[in-house]
Amino acid sequence: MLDKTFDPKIIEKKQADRWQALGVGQAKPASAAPPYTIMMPPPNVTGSLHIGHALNMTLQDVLSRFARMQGKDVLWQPGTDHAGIATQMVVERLLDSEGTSRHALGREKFLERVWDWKAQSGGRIKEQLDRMGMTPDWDRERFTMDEGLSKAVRKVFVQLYKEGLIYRDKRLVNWDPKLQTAISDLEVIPKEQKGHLWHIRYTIEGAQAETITVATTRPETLLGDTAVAVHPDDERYKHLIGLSVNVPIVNRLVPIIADDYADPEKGSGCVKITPAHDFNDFAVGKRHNLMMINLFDPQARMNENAPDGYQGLDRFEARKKILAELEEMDLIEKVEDTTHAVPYGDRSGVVIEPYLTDQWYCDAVTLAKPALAAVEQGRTQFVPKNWENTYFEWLRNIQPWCISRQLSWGHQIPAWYGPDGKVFVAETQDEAYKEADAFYGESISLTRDSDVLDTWFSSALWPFSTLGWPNETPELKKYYPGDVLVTGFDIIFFWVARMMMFGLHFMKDVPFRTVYIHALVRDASGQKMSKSKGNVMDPLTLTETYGADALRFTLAAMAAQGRDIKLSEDRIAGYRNFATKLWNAARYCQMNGCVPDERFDPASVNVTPNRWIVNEVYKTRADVAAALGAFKFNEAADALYHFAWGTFCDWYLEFTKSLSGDVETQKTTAWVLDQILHMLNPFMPYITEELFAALGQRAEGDMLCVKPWPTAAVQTNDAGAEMGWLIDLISEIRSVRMQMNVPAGAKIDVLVRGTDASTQARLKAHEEIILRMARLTKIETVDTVPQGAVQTVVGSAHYYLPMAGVIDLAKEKERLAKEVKKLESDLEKIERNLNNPQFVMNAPQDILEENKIRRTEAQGLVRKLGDALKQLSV
RNA sequence: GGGUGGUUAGCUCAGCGGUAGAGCAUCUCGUUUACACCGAGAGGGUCGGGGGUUCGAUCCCCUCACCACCCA
Repeated sequence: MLDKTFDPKIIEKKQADRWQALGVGQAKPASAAPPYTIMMPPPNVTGSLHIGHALNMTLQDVLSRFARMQGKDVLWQPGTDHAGIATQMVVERLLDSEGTSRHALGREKFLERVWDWKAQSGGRIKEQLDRMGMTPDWDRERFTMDEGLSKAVRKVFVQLYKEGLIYRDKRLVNWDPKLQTAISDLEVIPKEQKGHLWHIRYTIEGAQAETITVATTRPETLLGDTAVAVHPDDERYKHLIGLSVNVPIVNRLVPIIADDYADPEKGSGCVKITPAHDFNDFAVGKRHNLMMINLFDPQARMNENAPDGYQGLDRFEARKKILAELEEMDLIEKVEDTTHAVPYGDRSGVVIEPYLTDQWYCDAVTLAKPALAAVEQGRTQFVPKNWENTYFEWLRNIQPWCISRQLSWGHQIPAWYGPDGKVFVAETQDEAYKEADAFYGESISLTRDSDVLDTWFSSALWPFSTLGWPNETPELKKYYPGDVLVTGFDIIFFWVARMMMFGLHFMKDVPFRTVYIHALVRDASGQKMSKSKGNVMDPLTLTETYGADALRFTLAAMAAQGRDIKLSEDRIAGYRNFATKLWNAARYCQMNGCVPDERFDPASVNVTPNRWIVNEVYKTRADVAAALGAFKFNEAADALYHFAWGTFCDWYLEFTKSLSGDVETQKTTAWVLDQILHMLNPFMPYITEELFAALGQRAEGDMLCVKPWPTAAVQTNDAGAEMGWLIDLISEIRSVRMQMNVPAGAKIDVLVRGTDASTQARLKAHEEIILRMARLTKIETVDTVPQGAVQTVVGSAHYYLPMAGVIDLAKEKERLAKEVKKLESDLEKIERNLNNPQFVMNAPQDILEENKIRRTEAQGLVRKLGDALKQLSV
């Protein structure tokens, strides 16, 4: 017998162990079942999962479990990502607390420490996912720095290099002076902040007393100016083009050039050009062949290119000093307050510098073309579709992708340099040496590039590297391309687009057919969750408090397409209650001998409530399957919630309480509950598995998670109208009783008048149910309108509730008047339509019919209730 | 500056051409033998403003306002 109270903690561990033992998550490459592949977005090894992961994983697990029940061979591929910068930072912080550092340890020792740390941390993620009932194929868990995946990375790098799609170049990069590495422009967070716009006078060479004024927010870069630009059509400055100005402090003569980049509307219309320290200026510099003067060292301190007195100064110190000096020279015309976007490093939090360095680049422009075409042609589809625009927008404006990072942790770039700087790119050191030997004609020593690759480079290979590529494995053959990728919109650029590029290039096919983009989870007030704000919700704590099923169901129910999720604990509590309700319903079924029977045929039932509930099951099943097929998790969850609670518990179980010994009803009840458990299993795996086990005689290994999704042919029967009428009648009597303040405990009589044969039959058939559920002593047919009774109308019949002389006339009149008023207003609208020739001509037939029926019904009701009202007034 | 999404009951959100919905919260009643993490009932909305298309608009189009996010 089931426990009286439902405690998630007790069942979760037990069921998780059973799944584990059964190997429910295991893919079966050798099976004939059609594949269903989901590539799990690998969480960073850096740590614990947040609620966003819980959402992401829940949706994947729902899809996986659903697909399994549908007989698919599911591969849900798990793993973790080495997360270059993030992980390195975590370990460096650890070293710092030990009083040592990455540099002190040296690369080798440092990497050992990172691996140690990874060993501890990686396991935590699996543990957390297990707790939440996730069933990926753990036997196939991969890590982006695995042997196999690393081999794939090297192969990709070498091949792209040979194809000319990877190359070395000197360009401006986003440089993080704290971490001392290049970072992606996607890792740069522009922050609006207050600053100043300094207007600085430069004197024009050879034109005595004439000056030109430039405006800048970064005066310290003035030391690296190599031109001043004006707009070619700007009449104010046309005559100065070709002249030179003197850059103060460094006293360098630089040309005044004409370039569209100068905006006549902005500032003075003249702009100083510092090609080595600004992305726009860099482009101008390229166009005009300007000198590029790099002023900073890797820590953003002034280097040897700055004048004496500046060298070694931090960039912000340098700014102060320059301003002071300009002030002294009286070259500052004015200072304006301004708000401008300052780039910050996502990880380090310091101001990022555009910095001129040698880096490795990937020709994303070329690789983007097939990736664009694939989505344009619908070979991969985004759900919801509008995210395709985001994808297109980025790929159409894509820049060369800087793939090298000056870090220790990551895939070291497979490039070796000869003494003369000649580069040899090869998958192994041996091959590099072989090439070098051939090139130099003698044996020389090579130095390996110390940089590592951008983390996303290896993530981009995830859909095929995890399947064994470059080896031609059975897995690769069966599971590529994947069916669906489930992820957040925030990594469409970082990850989705790059998987598309590499998948198409190396596998000649898209990595997945569908990309389902889910919402971001925010806190109850709509704030993005972050550790610094202290508003994070820990999925494990929530699981602990409400149970994994409740958390999962909440996330699924709130995963409506195209909107963020504002998660509040009330909502989770509500679905915890749902789990409890299900538990209690199951307990009730168990107490009443409702045992599932394999041979039970739902089409064979005769009792009307049974015929009705069978129909409702079919409807719900179709709704749930359709919703899941369209990734409408919230609709699926909603349909289940309402069926289980609203239809099954609130009505069916109540209808059938008087049939507790009836075999057909017992079997039907058991069957319906069993169906609910099946359909709910992908969402609430624990409780459904537990109840499934408790409710029937189960053989070893006979578990719900491997049962087929119910597919019995959909039949329809006519029980719906009759049961609908019954529900209306009971609801109506209950409502009138309540409004008339009839004590809930009191049983009363109901008189009925104006019934036709079919209503008489129904009343007779369901008499027991009506008496019990509406709390009546009897239903008696009468021919005349009784005195002192409250009346209501259901269908064509009048029902009277005698109030034993204590009827509150005023209250009853008020109630009836209100109802009549509402009906009249409805009727008015309906008649307005039906009297409109345009409506009759244009409206579809079914709408027209529906309106006619509604008119007849409303008219009847108005008349009947109006009569009742008149009687009361007599 | 460009783009995307949003504005529906007190709160959180579904719905999206043809009678405005849910959960939570509120109020009333309840010792009906599964369940108070419950049951029954009730109140609560000119669907952001203004135009337009249509027989009919919360839904489609235009416009404005505000909010959020993305990209410059």
